[in-house]
Amino acid sequence: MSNLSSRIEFGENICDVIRRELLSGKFAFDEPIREQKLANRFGTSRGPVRDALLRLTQEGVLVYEANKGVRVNSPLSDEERSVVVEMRLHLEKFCLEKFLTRADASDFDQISILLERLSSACNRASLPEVAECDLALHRYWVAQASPHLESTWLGLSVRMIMKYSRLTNYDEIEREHSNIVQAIMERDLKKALFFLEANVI
Amino acid sequence: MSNLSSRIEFGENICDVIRRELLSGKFAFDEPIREQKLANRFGTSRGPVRDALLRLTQEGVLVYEANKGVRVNSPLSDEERSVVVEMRLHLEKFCLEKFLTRADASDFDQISILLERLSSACNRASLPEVAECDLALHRYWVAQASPHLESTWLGLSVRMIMKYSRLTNYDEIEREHSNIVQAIMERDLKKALFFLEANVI
DNA sequence: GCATTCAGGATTGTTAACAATTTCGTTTGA
DNA sequence: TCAAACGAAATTGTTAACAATCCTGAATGC
Repeated sequence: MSNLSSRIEFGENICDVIRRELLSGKFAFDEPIREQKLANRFGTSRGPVRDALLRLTQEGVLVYEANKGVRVNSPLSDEERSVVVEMRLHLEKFCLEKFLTRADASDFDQISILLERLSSACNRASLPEVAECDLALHRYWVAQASPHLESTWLGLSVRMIMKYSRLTNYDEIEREHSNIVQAIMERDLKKALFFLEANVI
Repeated sequence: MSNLSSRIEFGENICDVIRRELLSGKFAFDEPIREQKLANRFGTSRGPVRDALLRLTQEGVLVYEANKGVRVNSPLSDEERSVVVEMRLHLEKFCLEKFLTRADASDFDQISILLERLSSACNRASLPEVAECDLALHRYWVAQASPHLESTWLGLSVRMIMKYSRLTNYDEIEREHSNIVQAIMERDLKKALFFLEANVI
């Protein structure tokens, strides 16, 4: 129970890089995103870039308009965001419960590594890295528990973070995740769900 | 408040055709899907077909493996499906409420047309058409209430239907949707949500 | 007989060129 | 002065060719 595909899938690495930059607020809302520019930057042709942009469009980060390309999507309304938060929580609680019953030693190792990476990013106070490590940690138990629902979860989470990133108090983020991971290690479901609920807001 | 983009977006029409066939069970689980074959069929090159396949991969209908292309995804487990159902319900109830307060006469016209189309498909007892019209009707109020969340909703709904389509008792389907639409026309939120909940299972 | 190796054909991945469309500044006309 | 028409530049959409990878089945060695 442990695989982290490092393969390139339909331009996924390009996709991850762009997503990270979007989450860290590198592009303004409504700012158009040019295929050729990105292709030059990544040293590829426009094909793989288009794949990545299409992925992000499906995730809801970008929005597409025929013959005009993609631009950064407008943020969710408060109402929409709260719906998304509840959906994500429902899904992630299911995954966390499943994960807790199945996780083995190597999973604990992986989680420890991911938590360590998050702490490190918090210490460096680097917003884009914190956002990425935060997602990567949660993503681990989701992917392990239900690969089927991983992309659904990712879409919800990314859209959630985009609205307004609560990612400013780095100490708090570090503590929250430390609590979740500790509860997982103790296989204490109730505690884990409690801390998860406190974190996913 | 009424727009139905008929534009081709990243090969969306190809995408819709393939999705319909997948939902109607034309392809077996795990069956590989060949780009060139589809390109020949649609009279295009492989580019637009790849776009469509990537979309469906993001939706969760297809699953992708590097250098091997896509194949029909395996069905959700019962547990996963019930999580998806609850997420979809949560989202769609939010949209239905919003739609009910904002819908105008032209929206009612559109809904009537879509309901009529569904009834017609039920009478012809054509499974692929029933599935498509069913989705199209629900999709209308979701898209009107929250364009942001339309693709999220679509992914959940498609994945839900794939598991096992309850779409066998055509009379019941027709009645259920007639009830929902009637409640909408009367702007009776409680009744509309009640019938929706009975339908989305 | 059985596993291994090695073509070749089939399929996906990438690229560059071309077609279609949009964008934007300039000209034109009233 | 302003708005419409025009055209060049920029951008997206599509295509066919090529590269890289995977699959299949026959040949090979044990």
